[in-house]
Amino acid sequence: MNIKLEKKAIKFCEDNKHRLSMPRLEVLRIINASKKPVTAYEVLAKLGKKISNPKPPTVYRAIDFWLKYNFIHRIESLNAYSACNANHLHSGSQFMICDDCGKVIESHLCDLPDPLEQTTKEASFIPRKWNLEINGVCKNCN
Amino acid sequence: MNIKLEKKAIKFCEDNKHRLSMPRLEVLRIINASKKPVTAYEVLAKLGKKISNPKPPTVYRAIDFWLKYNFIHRIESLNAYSACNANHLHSGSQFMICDDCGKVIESHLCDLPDPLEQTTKEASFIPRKWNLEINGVCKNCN
DNA sequence: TATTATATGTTATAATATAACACTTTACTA
DNA sequence: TAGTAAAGTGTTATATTATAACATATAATA
Repeated sequence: MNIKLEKKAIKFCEDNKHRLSMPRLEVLRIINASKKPVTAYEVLAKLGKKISNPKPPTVYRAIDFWLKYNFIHRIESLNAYSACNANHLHSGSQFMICDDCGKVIESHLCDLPDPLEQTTKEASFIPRKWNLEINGVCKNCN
Repeated sequence: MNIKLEKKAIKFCEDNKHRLSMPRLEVLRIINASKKPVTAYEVLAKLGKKISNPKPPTVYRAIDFWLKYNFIHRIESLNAYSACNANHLHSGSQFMICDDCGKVIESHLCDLPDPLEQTTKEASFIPRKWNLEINGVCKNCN
């Protein structure tokens, strides 16, 4: 899935002088390779096949790194992570989560839709980022 | 905060033949009394002042009960719970979370805003419920 | 090459949540 | 109204998710 993400990551690290260490690279690969969001401990288990006896902090550090730079997203309601397939940075995410098969489809709006924007304005609230998780049933499952 | 919620809860339990037990009542009171979302273990600590030596399952059961019937909501990104101040049942929630002071403002749309509705249609995804969490800075903090 | 910043390895533990089973209370019914 | 089923609680133990703290390693740069 999305082989380009790794190239993008390599370039990103070079350009920004971040180190593309083994844990970082392998964690990104694992998340990117999964069709469904994966939990940190699932990543840990898979990482164990690539590097020797990794510990939770190793995984969480790599996850935090990729989260920070928007290469992956966290699905809050699942405590799980999935690769971002957008080509642009976005401060908001939306996920459609199938309650049947567990598949998660990401879509991206660049801005908060108007009725929501409106709500924040009424409350004088300044949005920085947002996350929308929609549960339901996907195409294949209904 | 919102003293009516307890009355509503009493009526709801009577009408639907659910038992309004001590743990349930006190847990709802604790969450309802808090200005900010509270974690399960914060509820547990407070519950300890009302009933003798409660354990996590006691709290989680009560929380699950009120969640199920929409008396409270879970703020996913905080692992915390807050009372619902809507007068109607709603399948979608929105929260504005102040990163400065931690305050959470709930608003409610009854329907998914159009651009989002559109997205689900394109994916042939049937939404059942949704949760939007917006991080930013509130009125008092900016 | 010495220094600094960035990142990792490792141990331990914190924070969040649930499984399992015995017991109690309430509601229903025969 | 006793018997039974359903709903709910008490308790112990443990699973799952996440981070603190500190020593060590690596890379960049002065």
